[in-house]
Amino acid sequence: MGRSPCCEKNGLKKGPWTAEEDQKLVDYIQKNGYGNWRTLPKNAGLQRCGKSCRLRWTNYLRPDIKRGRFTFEEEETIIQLHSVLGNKWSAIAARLPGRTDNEIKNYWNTHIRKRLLRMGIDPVTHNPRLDLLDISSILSSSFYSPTRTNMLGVQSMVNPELLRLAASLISTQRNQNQNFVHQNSQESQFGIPHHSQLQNLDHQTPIQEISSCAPLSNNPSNVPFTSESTNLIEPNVDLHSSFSQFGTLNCQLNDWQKYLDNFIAMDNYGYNQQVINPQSNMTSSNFEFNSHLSNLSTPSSSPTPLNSNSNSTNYINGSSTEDEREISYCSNLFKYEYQDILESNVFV
DNA sequence: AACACGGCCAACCGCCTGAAT
DNA sequence: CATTCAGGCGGTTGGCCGTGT
Repeated sequence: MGRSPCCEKNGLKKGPWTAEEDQKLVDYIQKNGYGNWRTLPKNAGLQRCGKSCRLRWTNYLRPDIKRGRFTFEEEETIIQLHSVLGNKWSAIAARLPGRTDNEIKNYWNTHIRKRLLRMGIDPVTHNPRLDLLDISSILSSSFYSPTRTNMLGVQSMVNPELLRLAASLISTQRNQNQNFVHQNSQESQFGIPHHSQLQNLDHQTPIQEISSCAPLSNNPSNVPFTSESTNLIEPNVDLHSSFSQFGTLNCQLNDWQKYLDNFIAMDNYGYNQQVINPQSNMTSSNFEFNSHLSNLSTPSSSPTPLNSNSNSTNYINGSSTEDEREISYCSNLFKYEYQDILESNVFV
């Protein structure tokens, strides 16, 4: 015989909780704690099942729950963790004090997911969306490895023979670098090498190792990492006239960023997306992206730009408005690509 | 003012796992 | 060892509310 049932399914109240019920639950837990959810409703005088009480307490009544809007830092943390953990909402919530898994899940589905989609990022893979990339960039990109990408989408567009060839190239490239990667990879708390470890790689990476990646990742084989590539997580991005019709996004590319194949630039609405190959758009260590909003039909539901008449320079660091956040995510694409590359053990 | 529509989010549903019996 | 269920989890739903027409 197993346990006896926790409660009768019939005759128990469902639906929204009343203030009176909340008070009963809070009073009881404050006096007796919340050890046994099975017997709690009866002891507390509630016509609810234990499961309903537990959810009400953990998602709403718990005193340590943080209320109000998610901060920019929390949002960034959620995106970072989701890129590693996926829809493990409880695991994500465990790293965000005061936030519940339910709250994070709701926030992801109603805010972050939509924002990433508008920015051209697949919210599942955290890679640039395939439907926004031309096929040559897909095949040349170092982080579109067949083991971690949904190849169904690719297969629908590509000659299978070409696909096999690309997969073979990537596989060969991975094998060539496998030993070196194992020697150098230390994992962060998220299972991803921390950016600080790249500083070590800067000094340890022989030029020959980098040049061996050249056919796959289009790296300039004669340019090694240098000790200057320490500022890699926060690329130096100035956004000039970001809210005018013709915005210019200037990115100062650090040495390590030159090795990336593609960079998706977008306007502050997230609607004007353009894949850029830094190699072909760079002059010296800069490249410039001109966003011509007037050429696009902006959806009627697009948000009204803040400071629409401003011609001043807007800095992304510490920004707090919705529009500025999207620009910040744009710059963080560098970071995501960097992580993907290290995860797939292709590029070092 | 009335209605339609969509976004948000609290709560529920159904499944899984591990523990109790 | 088999059965049963509590607790936990992710997915989904439905009602409320704000906004647009």
